[in-house]
Amino acid sequence: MPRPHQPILSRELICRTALDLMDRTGRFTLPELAHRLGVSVSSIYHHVSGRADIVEGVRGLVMGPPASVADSADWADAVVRWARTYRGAFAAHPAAIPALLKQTVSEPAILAQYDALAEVLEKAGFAPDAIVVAITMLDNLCIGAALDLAAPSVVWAVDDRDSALRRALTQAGPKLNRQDRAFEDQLALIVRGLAHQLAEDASAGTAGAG
Amino acid sequence: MPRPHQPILSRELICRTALDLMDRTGRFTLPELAHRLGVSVSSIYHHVSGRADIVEGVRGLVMGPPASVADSADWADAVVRWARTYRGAFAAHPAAIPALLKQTVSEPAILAQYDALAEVLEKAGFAPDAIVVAITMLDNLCIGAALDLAAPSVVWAVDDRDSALRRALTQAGPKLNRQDRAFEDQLALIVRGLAHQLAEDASAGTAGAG
DNA sequence: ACCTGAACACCGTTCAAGT
DNA sequence: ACCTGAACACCGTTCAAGT
Repeated sequence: MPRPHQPILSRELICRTALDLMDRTGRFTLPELAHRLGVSVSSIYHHVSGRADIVEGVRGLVMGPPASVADSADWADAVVRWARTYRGAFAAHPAAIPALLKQTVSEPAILAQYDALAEVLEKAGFAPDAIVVAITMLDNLCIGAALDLAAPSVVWAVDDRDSALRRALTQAGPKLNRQDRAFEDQLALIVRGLAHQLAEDASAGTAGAG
Repeated sequence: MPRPHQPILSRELICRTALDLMDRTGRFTLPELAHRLGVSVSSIYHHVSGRADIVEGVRGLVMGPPASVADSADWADAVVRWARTYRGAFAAHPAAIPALLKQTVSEPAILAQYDALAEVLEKAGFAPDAIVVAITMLDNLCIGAALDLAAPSVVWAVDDRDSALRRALTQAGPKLNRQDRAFEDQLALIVRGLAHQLAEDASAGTAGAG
């Protein structure tokens, strides 16, 4: 049995393996992780402060490099790109979503993404209230859509009883991608609503100032 | 030590106590639950098939009596009431949300609520595709908003670094209820979008038929 | 029928011991 | 510095035993 002078483990390797495990099996435990790494469970604790720390590392891998939202042509484009990137990151690893959602974010890179979006909206002329509400809406949208990808509501599992929902499902176009369409439609509605509000605020601001 | 001939436990009592435990402490384990009921852990298994079954019972308590959506004046009213009821049920027990979300729904009463909504939309003249997408959007909205209530994104915890997000938060009106506003605004956008689509489908249908 | 204690197979974390 | 085995305090579930 070789005793390497080079360390076998690293935070990077541990988190990558954990993500891989979740992608394959939908879950991960430290014993499984250790087994997969060919190492004892306690070894892991030399590179990582515990399970929560691994999940945080996985979040960094999943959310990946920040969306470059600042260089968008206009704010609407930035909003759409931000939301698609956010949801797309989750969509690539649906099995990891539950673990990520039940734990508080501490990744600075991700907070920075929210900041970048806020900055775009600020520059576009949105009022502070509108910015806060808009980002909440977009956040909710992406998380709701991500959860739908992770574990679609049973409602969508067609069963045998007759019902309006079943009728709608069976009669829906065969090419309807329910999850993508709901996400894109809702995103479009939000953008339209924001544009409307911006125009309204601008005219109200002009009226108040003039 | 009295040995009652009347059973001490019941599924009802177990689930109620579990919900109460979650409301107070944010979690529940079988040992805690047994302790709170003044009973041994194994006793619980005489009334309930396991932990998942308890969570399902809690879901029934949280979602409570179905929203009477069928007797609404119009479809828009029904949609708004459905969504508010759904989110309101979660909002009353935010600590229970994580447990409910990570487990598949098997409560027939809740599936019936989705059905009722589908029926309202069907009668209003929405196409099957539109119904499926609309219910997905509303489901995502309520779950996203519920998660926001359960564990607001850290983004909203104002920290000390300067950022556009922090500026928006500190400059936002003091009476802004971020979570309620985002939910209501988004709901209004969805209803408006649906109304728009209904009008569009109707005119297209007329044109095609005539 | 209902409650119990003991046992089982897990889990995350710690820590003294090895090299 | 890094890896290990053993121990700890938990968890959900089962089951033979009591009344």
